[in-house]
Amino acid sequence: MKIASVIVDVPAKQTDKTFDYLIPEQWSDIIQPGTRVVIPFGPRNIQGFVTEIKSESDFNNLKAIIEPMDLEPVLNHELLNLGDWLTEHTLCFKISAYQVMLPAALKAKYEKKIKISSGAAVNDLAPILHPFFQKGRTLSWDEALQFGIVPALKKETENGLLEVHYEVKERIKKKKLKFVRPLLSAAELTAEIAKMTGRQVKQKEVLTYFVLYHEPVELKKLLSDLSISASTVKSLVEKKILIEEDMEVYRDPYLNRTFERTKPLPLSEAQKAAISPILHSIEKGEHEVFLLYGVTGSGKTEIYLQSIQNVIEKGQEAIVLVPEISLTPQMVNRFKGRFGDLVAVLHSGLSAGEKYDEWRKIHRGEVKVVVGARSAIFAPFENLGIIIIDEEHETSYKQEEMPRYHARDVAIERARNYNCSVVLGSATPSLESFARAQKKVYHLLTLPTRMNNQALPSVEIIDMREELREGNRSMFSRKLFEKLKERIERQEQSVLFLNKRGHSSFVMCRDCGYVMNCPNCDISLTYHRAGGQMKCHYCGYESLVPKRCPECSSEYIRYFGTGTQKVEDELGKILPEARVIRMDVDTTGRKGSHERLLKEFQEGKADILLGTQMIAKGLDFPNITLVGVLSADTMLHLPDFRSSEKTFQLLTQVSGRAGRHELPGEVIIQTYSPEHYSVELAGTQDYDLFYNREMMVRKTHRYPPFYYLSLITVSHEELLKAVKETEKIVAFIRSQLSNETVILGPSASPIPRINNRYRYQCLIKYKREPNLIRTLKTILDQYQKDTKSGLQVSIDVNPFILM
DNA sequence: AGCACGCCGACT
DNA sequence: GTCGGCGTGCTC
Repeated sequence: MKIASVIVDVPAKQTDKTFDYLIPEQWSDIIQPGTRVVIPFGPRNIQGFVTEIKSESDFNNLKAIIEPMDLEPVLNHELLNLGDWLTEHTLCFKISAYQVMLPAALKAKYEKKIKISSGAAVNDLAPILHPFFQKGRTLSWDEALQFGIVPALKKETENGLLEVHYEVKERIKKKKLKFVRPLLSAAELTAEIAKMTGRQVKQKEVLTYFVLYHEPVELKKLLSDLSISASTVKSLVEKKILIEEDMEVYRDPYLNRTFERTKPLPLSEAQKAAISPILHSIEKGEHEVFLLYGVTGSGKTEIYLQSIQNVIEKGQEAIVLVPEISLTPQMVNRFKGRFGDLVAVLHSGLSAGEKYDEWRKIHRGEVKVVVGARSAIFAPFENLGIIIIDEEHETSYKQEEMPRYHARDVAIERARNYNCSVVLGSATPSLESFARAQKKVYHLLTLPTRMNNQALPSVEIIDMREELREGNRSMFSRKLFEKLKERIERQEQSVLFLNKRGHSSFVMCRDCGYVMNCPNCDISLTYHRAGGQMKCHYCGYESLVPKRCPECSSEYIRYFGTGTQKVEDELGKILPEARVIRMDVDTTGRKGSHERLLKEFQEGKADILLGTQMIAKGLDFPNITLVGVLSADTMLHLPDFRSSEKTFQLLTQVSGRAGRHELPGEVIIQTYSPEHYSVELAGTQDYDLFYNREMMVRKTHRYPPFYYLSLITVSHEELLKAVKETEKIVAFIRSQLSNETVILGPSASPIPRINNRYRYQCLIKYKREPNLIRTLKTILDQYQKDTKSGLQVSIDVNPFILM
């Protein structure tokens, strides 16, 4: 009998290896590497992934696989190997690596149930258990706990009257619809019609229908189209003329939408020059990484589309990654418009079932292109021809939970496996990518000008300290106010952008400035409008907003939204005639409201669009001629070495929203630190200069791209333990790594306490450290093995945020 | 992660 | 003497 190596669904150090199982003869054709299986593991049944089929095992008494969960493997050979790569590079468990590659719907659900043994009767049981097992009922373990009857159950289990069953269930069912199709040929149907009596009018009608359309039809549709009842169909089914069948259908989120088909647009000279090396590498089937550096509005998307066109014509597939927030209908339209049904879309707005169905389209090879957010990088294609990452610099490509992967790294790894190219596109490339392009590791392609040579908007930086000195205490500079007024008179549109740290709101006392903090974590609570509650994002603590400030008893305690509410109020005072649409977490909470608000703005139902980060992306409306950034520097002073880079990218991004069409655009940036180079250079839209300046800073402070980083976070309930243990780790790492490597710590984490656990960290900066992964693994092994110390150690290789 | 096995304190 | 606390170690 064949043997399968299985990775079991238990994310723990001790089980992070394969377990061997016998493959029952009846499943031997189906069970292959990549198939999910149900296996007995200890006393229970759980899910596992087959990684290998072999004929021998080092173990003697192998158990057998209970059953496969798939008819086709869900992971192909390449993805199984990619799992190994992920495990190695992010130091995660194998099972976590496989799970992250699949839609959540494929994660198993476990149920523990108590059933009466065959041959035993309800009356044999202890009397208190009688009500729970009447009429063959089963009892779930949760219910057993609730009713406090576990000891009684245990006793009867030992007596052999009850049995414990461990069930592994699918999370989502495939959606099925009833279809009807003819069993006979058209000619035979005609003969049947002739045989029928005059009374069988409806049946004749149905058969006539099938003579004309000899195809399966959804039962519901047939009934309503011919306005007949189910009994008519039923009698034809009984006569074996028709047959009813269940057919799998997809939950298609874009089902009732039509996409205007587009044709490839003629390319500008610059675009031609940029696309030609990409097409060349597609043709040759070479692995290369391109950095497509093109200012906003320079036509990057058309380059993506035409590259993909070539890939499809070659019979290959394409993955396009887009940041979640810019995965707007506008973006989807462009791809669906060009490639129609060959496109699958994966983003967080879809339900688990919809995501699963989109995934299945890819898995079955029914689509050739997937457009999606970060996790779409794992799309189960078998013949990838290109991977495109738009807005390559976006931080959302880094996953902040285990496995902490960066989609860019995964993309390059997958592309290497398929010998295909990666295109990284950005108007403000990450320093890492641009540095690699400079070093010729990546192939740099530039689109220096906007389409049709549209001028970049003129940007003016306003020093808000100056405004204050001259007596203007409002949040609008006089200049911005003037310009806004002007736009309203000219019936043009403006976008106001509030650059707030974080996307959330907090609760603050307006008298003493006291901010409501989580009692368990050193972080402010987030205000949720629903129920007027404050919640902690890290530990889940909840409480109502107090009526009075706990510090000074003032009643002026109120929530500070993203600040947009306040801006809207003030706008109402100074420009009462302006129609404003506000977009923030509060107004876009519900599904689809994001889209709706943008549509209203596009239709000219408002003069001003006011919002946070989320409006910085993808907005491309012809009538926007003014962009105002209310506070450019709120992000600048965060304790993060990337804060300058982020500020520059964001300001440049927002500025690009203005004047993308015929009307020229203007940008006003208000700031308290106009002399800071990231603000100043965003003003002149000078990426190259910014790059040089920032590279010098990174070099002196030994940050990426000059050094790689790894971050170890240690947490414990006692502050002292956390510090001490971090100290130990620091010492150990020092002893293992080279002298050129910088090891910082122990230092308190930027969030020093989460869920009553103190957090200390150690930051490693290194250039070349072949021993690093091994050293980090040793540390993890140590702490994952012993769970009693109460210490938790987590490691982020190449962290994005140092938290 | 679960779960069983096992070795010590407070109860019928 | 037994029930049950959770410490320890295993799951092919």
